[in-house]
Amino acid sequence: MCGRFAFHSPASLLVDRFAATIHGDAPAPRYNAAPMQTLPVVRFNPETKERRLSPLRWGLVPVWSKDPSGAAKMINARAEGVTERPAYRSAFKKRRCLVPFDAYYEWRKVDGAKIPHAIATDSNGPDAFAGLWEGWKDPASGEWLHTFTIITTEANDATRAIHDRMPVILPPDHWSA
DNA sequence: CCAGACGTTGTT
DNA sequence: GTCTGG
DNA sequence: CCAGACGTTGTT
DNA sequence: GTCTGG
Repeated sequence: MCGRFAFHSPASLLVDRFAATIHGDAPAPRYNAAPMQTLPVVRFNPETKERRLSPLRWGLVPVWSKDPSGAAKMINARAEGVTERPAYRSAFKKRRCLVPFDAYYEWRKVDGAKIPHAIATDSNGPDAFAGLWEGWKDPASGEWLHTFTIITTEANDATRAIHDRMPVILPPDHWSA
């Protein structure tokens, strides 16, 4: 799965590598990004053809939700069901995003103890998780809440020894899709 | 028809 | 909004 | 994912 | 032990 991660590359490197403009303040480095925190993601706006790095809250709230209380359960979306699940399928069609990271954490069980491991990118700079995003309008305030989730899949060779699930990592040639 | 869910992981 | 379970 | 709570009544 | 909040 993916419940914690880090990103600490300088903002200038994010801008170059993702060809994105920064919306709002430059993101601060994070070594322990956690669910329900507001974290930088890259989105493509088909109207303006612009790619932007914007702060969204981790934990997806579908637009039809009565309230945002289910967000913490929606931090990951299984790749196997992302086209079918009511909570994710419309975002999968129209609202994909990139979640920049430098490392992610998985916990390994050893005799009942949980040992955290960091799986880091190689030295080319930040990579990207495959994400989905949504907007939810608070009926009380009229404010829009923007949220995202990280897609997960079966672990690859680098991760399998630690854990059986991991975030989907998109290679750079998929960042424009 | 209406009411209620809509999610993932890990552990037994 | 849309599907599932009753 | 981890950390921390795990409760009710009445009043603003 | 299990749920909630971050």
